[in-house]
Amino acid sequence: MTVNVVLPLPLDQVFSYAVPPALEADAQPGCRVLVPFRGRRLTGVITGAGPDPDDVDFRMRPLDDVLDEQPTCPPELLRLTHWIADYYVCSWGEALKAALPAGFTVQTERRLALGEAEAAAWPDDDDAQSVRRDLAKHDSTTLSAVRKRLGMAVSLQRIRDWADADLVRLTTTLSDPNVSPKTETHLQLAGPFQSRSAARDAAESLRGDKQKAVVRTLATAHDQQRTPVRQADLVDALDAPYSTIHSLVEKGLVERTEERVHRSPLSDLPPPGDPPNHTLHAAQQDALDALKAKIADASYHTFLLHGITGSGKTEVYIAALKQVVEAGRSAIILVPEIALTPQTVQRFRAHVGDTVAVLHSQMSAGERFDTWQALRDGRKQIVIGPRSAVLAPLDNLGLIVVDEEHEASYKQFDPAPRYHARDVAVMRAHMNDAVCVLGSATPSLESTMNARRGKYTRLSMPERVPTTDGTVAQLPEVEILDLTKQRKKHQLNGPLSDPLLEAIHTRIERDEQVLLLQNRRGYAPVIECADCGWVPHCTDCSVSLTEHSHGRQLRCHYCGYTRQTPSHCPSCDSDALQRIGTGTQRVEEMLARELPQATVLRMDRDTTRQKGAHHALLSAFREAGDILLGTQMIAKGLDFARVTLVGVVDADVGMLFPDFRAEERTFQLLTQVAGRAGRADLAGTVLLQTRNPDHAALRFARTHNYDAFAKHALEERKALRYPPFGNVASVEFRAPKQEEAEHLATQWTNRLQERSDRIDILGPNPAFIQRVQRYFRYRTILKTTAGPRVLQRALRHARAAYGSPPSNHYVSIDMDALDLL
DNA sequence: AGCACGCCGACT
DNA sequence: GTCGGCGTGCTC
Repeated sequence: MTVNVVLPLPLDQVFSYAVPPALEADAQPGCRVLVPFRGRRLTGVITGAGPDPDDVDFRMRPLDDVLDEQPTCPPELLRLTHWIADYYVCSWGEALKAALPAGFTVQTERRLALGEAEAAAWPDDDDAQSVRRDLAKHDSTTLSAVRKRLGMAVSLQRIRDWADADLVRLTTTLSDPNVSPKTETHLQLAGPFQSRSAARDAAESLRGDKQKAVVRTLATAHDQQRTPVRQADLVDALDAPYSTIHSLVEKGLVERTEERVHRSPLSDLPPPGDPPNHTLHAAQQDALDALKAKIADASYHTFLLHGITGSGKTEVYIAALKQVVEAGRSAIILVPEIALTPQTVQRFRAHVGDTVAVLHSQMSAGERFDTWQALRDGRKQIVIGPRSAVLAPLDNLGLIVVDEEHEASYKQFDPAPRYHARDVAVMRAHMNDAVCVLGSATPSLESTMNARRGKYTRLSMPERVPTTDGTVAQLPEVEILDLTKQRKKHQLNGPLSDPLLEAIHTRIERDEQVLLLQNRRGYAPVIECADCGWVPHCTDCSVSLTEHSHGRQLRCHYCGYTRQTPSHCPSCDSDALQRIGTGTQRVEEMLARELPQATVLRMDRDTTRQKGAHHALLSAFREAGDILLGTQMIAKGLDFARVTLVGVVDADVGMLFPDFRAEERTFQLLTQVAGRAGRADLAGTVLLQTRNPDHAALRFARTHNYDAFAKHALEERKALRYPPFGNVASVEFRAPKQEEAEHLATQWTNRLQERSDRIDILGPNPAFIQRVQRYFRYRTILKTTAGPRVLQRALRHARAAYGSPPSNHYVSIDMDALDLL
């Protein structure tokens, strides 16, 4: 018997191994196996039966071990990841790695320690001496750790020689997975002592007070809950030393058991309250009926739920979810990373209870491991999470919801697979005869087009949910403030014009709240010497530095490099360093100056870095804030009844980016942020400051007219044959030297040309930002109207024909790239 | 990816 | 001459 095995390598193939007879019963598809692979051992996953050893022209080796009794990876995930590998042009191993939680791999690890020989026996070159000193400091370390600490490439060959001479000890071990099931010790009275009288007698017979107390506590617990008690809790409560418990166990009075605990971020949350009982309005009910019909059929269908901001899309998801759960099927709810708050989770839990699990990157490895297993074993049937949750191991899938489907965060960048979770969701629903719901107030042009072509069914909710007095909340008025005119009228002394300041002031006086969007963090994006034009640049990236903390710190937004803001120009010694442009901090400063009585909360990546900070800021705003100022993270999903004014400090940020999606993104951002105003009884207003009042994104956002915007934007896309009227892929080349990067890009692109039938190949060109973290970047763009297959074929050919690039040189393929910069 | 094998410069 | 650097190519 032989099996095919997929390995966690960037290789387009599976490897075949012979199964020793003793392991044949265990070697099922989906099981992890330990296999020999070119001098090391790797963990792979069995994908199926392998070829007859007589039919192949290589020597098949036997696998070492089967690591699971039950298959770790459900067969469905094998199929799904295979599709991902195929579509996004990555290896199956890479796709599978994205689907399995960390900690499922065992790998060989070389450990180094000083050998028996004396220090004097070492060669006296610098490298050898550095290694000797390092090993003296770190007993038993790994080769890669040594290399990292010393910042040099000690060759394995040299190490082997030293090992032969007893200078070092070199051992090869299997590294444990860094995550494993967690257990807790529980205590209960041993069987004969469980009756009340036996327990009392036992307690009397003991001499130690602590021992008596332990027995009494366990007896009470047994009487009341019939459950064991956590040892840690007991020790804590009675302040008893472990030795007390130990001696009771020795005497046979108390039994210890190890209980598996399932780590979950939800265990910190209070139990969800009762579900709010809302009746759906007509459009919601219509949408729900359409979903329910397909859910009842158990057949594949994708819906595009186009509901304006505040139209109550979440209630529709929840009602559909309930039906799926009642039918005994499972579901995935995808939300953009930023929207995954405890409130979101609680809202779902209130309706469907403890069947909900959460899976996201901020969870500890242990929590992810346990949650993953709970889902795979069917102990939870619903998962809420960002992008990666689309790969959750759920069986019998009935529904996948992709909320805010237009969000760019659904596309993974690094590392491979560079998949789009929305598109994977549609494919996965298809594979499972499930229903997929894509929801948004501003659908991506791709989804709108798919709806027009009949691939998806569009459901529309064009009105907001009724307010408390039963009237329908209106979308806010949007007013455009032309900054070029404001300047002429001398109404502009900083980032906020007089009319905007005044509007903010009025709202605060009425005890209403204000949202201010400035989609740029820091103080000023650029500083420049007024006398000689000097601009500070990052040492490792080809970008100018952004000033954070006015007068103190300059920071690179690409690599994190920081330095002090100089007080004088280092080039001409002038002290006239001027700040160009505006970040959130600068707006904050102006608000403090102009409206000192207002409580301003700033929310951007800098103030939300810490775990929980996001939530804390929003609570503070809800309780006692006047103004919430922030980057795009304040534009989405927030629902504050008292927000009656939304101000956009600079609507032009990002609008003029040389990218074909810039206009769509700007429209979406403006429409979304506008949707935060006037969501309840109080009417809302939006003020947009701009220097380009005629820009299409603004014109259509002003009237909340998605359909008109889509019509306009689709015409442009069609003319240029951009998605959704064609497919694009981008290939990025990176190398430490400019010439190397250019050479790599040229050679690789040449291979691409060999299969360029019906493909426009643009480039290679230097990337928009030519250097990032010391690497030079080049880029080639592929464009076609002949479908994705054509691009994939060309890319796969080029990769195979070029082979693996030299070390330190990288090629990354991005199928359906969102931006082509 | 990561490791082996194989081909060229600087030291005995 | 050899040691050890690094550049191709293969891994069931």
